[in-house]
Amino acid sequence: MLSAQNPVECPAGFLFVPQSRIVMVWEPNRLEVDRLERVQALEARNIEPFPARVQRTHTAAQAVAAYEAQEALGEAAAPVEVTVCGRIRRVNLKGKVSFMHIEDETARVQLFLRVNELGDATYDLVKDKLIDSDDFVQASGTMMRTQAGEISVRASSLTLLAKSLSPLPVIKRQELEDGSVVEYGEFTDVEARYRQRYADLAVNQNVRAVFQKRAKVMQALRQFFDARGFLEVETPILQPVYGGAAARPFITHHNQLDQDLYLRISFELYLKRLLVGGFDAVYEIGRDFRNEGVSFKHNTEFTMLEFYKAYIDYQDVMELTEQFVSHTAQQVNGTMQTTWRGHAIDFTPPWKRITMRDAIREETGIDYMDYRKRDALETVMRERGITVKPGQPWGKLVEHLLGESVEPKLIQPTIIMDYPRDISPFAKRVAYDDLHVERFEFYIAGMEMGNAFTELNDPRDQEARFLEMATTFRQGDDDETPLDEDYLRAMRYGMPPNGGFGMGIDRLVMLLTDQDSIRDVLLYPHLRAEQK
RNA sequence: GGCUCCGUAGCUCAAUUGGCAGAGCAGUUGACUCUUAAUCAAUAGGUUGAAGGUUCGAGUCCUUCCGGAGUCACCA
Repeated sequence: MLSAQNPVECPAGFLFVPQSRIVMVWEPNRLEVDRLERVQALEARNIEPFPARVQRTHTAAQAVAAYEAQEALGEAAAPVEVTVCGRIRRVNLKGKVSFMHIEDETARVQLFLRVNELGDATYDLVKDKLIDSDDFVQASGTMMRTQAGEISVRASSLTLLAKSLSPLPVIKRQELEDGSVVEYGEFTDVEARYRQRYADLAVNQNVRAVFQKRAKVMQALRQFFDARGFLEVETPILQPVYGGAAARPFITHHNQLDQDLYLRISFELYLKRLLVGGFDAVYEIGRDFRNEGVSFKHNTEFTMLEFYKAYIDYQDVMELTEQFVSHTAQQVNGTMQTTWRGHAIDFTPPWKRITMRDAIREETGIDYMDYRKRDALETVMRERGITVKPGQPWGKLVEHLLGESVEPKLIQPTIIMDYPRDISPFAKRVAYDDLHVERFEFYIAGMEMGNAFTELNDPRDQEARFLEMATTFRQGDDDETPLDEDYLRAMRYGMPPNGGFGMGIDRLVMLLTDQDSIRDVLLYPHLRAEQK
């Protein structure tokens, strides 16, 4: 409610409150004007359009199930009395008898409205459309089947619960004999759907299903890690020093403390400090923020899963990864197979494992170990027609080579292991040379899904890596990794050997729900400000 | 950020070579006591994303801006 002083009503329907940020710009269209007039008509009949109290006894699904149970018992069973609530999704006025479909989260159920049973006063509300499509209502009555066979509530009372002032897009549904549903009318404009997700959800059942499935993914993940003794923790989103990934951060400011802070780009360094503190296994599911471009697989903020476990290495993490991903698929979809963008994908372990060197060699014929200086590698890459940004370190070139030539072909789950050291400041060196570390990433459907290491726990080497990063990347580079003095202090107390892992959950949800874009698995994807 | 495409009624879409902005659904009025994409009759609805320009005439051509999508760059 507006409480500011001296609001000004402008001619076009604008409301502007001087010295404030309150500007209401709603200009009702003619459909909305109709509904506003009906609110007044309701109030003229002393009917509250937004009452506070509700008496629901059954969800729509429970009401239908109760009637089916009654039918199964035969004639002897007592009639089923219900009070159901929901949004009106279809109205069919037929003179002195009418039908409505109301919908709650569980189901749709039909209301059978007859003037004899409802009474003139209530029936007139329906007939005059004072109770109309998109409104929330409560109906009480006995469950029945119509002559056409549809289970319905024979309403003896009907109460408005909340008036809808703006009509939703109309989508008509036809249930075919085989049980499938055909929809007529659409709400498909992607910008409108993202900006007004509430309307999208209200009319597009399949969109609701995506987010119900997303919640199941979260449940399955927590179930998996909880059952294996991992402690779920929460670490700071606002951080004085960011780190743990190669990404550009958002910067914000604490006024009272006069302190610049970064929104986290990963949880890594805070989680590993907890292993120093004595927790053997921790995980966190939360939001990361990266100040970078967006695409079908990148959103400005996204949901990350990271876990760290003491006394295991990256080989063990590979196994855990195969297990929790396949477990999640099984829990959510009841199968380890899925289809994404027409690709049949099978999460069943074990997955293909191959070193980065072998993967690149198999695909391109290039053995990058023949080119251990960055200039030499850059030259051979350019000869193959791969565009290379100048000034990249050797490891970046290797990674780029993988991304260009191998990554798009990794449709089935594949683990690529042993990454270049100079782009992996938190992973332990391999035993066999000084150019690689015990790190793997796994790929599905041509997308990078997750990243894991045998975590570096030698504070002397960690310090050297921070310094290496500082010389490899110029300050201000996107990949700059700031030295975290407190993290080194923690590590000096002693950190158990451990394996760690991180992945963007949104991409897994994309795969499991067959959605083409990350925006379709985020309720509120990041968009530019809407301008008026 | 570069390039390409898109923006028309509440929703989904038309509009010939630059020549009167249209349809379905929704809406409004009326009829109908078992409908279900209900049906029947009548009817209303537009600053074509915004601002400029070319032209006798612009939804259509040009410029700039806003927003979205795709793609590249960047990036997990």
